[in-house]
Amino acid sequence: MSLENDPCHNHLLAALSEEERKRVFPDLELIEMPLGDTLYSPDHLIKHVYFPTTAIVSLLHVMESGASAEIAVVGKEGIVGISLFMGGETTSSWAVVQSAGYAYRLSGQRLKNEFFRAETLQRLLLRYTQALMTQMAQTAVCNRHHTVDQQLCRWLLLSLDRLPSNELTMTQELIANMLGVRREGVTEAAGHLQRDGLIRYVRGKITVLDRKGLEQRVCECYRVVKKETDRLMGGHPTL
Amino acid sequence: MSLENDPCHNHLLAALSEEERKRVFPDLELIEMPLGDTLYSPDHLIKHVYFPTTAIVSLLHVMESGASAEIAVVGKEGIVGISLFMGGETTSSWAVVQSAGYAYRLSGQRLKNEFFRAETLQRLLLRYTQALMTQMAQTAVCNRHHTVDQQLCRWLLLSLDRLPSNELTMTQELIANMLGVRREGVTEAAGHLQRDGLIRYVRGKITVLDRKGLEQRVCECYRVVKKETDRLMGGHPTL
DNA sequence: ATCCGTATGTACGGTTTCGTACAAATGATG
DNA sequence: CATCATTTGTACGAAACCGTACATACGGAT
Repeated sequence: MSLENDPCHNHLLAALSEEERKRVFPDLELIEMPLGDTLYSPDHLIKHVYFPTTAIVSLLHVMESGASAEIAVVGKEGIVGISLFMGGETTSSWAVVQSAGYAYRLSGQRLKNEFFRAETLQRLLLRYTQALMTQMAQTAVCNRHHTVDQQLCRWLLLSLDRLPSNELTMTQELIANMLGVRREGVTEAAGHLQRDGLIRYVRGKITVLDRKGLEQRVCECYRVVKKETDRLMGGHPTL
Repeated sequence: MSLENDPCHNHLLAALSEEERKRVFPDLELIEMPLGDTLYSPDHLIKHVYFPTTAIVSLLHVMESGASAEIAVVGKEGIVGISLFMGGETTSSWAVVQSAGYAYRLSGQRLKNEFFRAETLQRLLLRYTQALMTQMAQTAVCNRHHTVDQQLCRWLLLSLDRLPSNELTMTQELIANMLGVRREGVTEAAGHLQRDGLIRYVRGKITVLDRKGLEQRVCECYRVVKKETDRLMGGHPTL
């Protein structure tokens, strides 16, 4: 995976025009992203944006009590650091590497220069931002109305869509932090999925055995986000 | 209120440059917005954007089951229909008038033309969009971690910030739809607030008696959104 | 092979919210 | 004033989730 790295493994970079690639690609830096790395945190000025290829990044909010909740997830279909071109420069959320891997990094200034040329990149980034908003909105709805079992299915599928294999390195404790529930709640939900043969997990490794089964059990939230993302991000399959 | 209407009652319109106003204001239409009016719904092409002055609009998601949840609220500080300039043209949410009033309407094409001139309006709209994302993210977190009591406080304050008076026309049933909880849950929570002298309500009219009291009881979510909105929308107080 | 830190499993009472049912109060209408 | 639809109040068991405590299981290190 790390052997054959190519900016085009990120779907946004892959969709740029020839001229934009000529301008942008030379300035991209390949960055290794270890699990748990913090790309940015509230009130910290963002200096770079990240285009993940194999890594997955969680955007999460942490409350005064220490409780947390994931509000969106970004993988090879997206970009981390949208507040740079949106104009805020910082956000009230954290960006944390949820699954180790690689990303291409670009300086914030370079990105802004490209963005305000108003060519393909701008159109892509704005549409991607709308897709991200759909994900956040659906997360809010899911938090309100669905069970931990359903949310775990959703979370697994969202991760799976951004990974090359059907195996993810993730403890139940970490999943609990993402979903904003107790670790025991995840143990129980995961137990149900394992009992029914949909997944298998051993000490921080989860293997998805029956993706179709997960899709049957997941709440509508997953489908809504996927459908809208596909629509917004155009003909090319985004995930 | 309807006697002295002026586009500048909307904060985004008020913040435009002199030249932009000259171009845009002649094309604004003052629109009366009755309670419950639907401005757009999923998969319906959006033809106009709305700049509320006295009206308040809820962005809400409705699930297959019919259950709903508000994901953000837009008043005189914002604009309804951002998917127009974001590029999606439609959204997966509804925009419903939560509090009757007025808004200025602009054709989608006119807005897009202005947006892509990349002047003040673009900067404003992008930053506003980021503020909206903060609101959505915080709604997700609040749905996960806070009680109905706290969420009702948040909702009341968000509404209050967008209204001219301390009285809102709203049944508990409708609030329940917004918060995505049972009507009885709102009855109970509102009962607590009334018992403690923070509000008074009679059949669809809620009067806020003690705003400070609400602010003391509300969860951090309200403050986070307000602070971030103020930061993003610049020196001028946005609410 | 044993030890030890980490990860997962299980259990129990408490709280919040849900679903449902029905009663009471309000305000508009005739 | 009487009627009626709407809004609000109350009650009760069920379900989901929480907080806590503790047991078990795995896997790397000595």
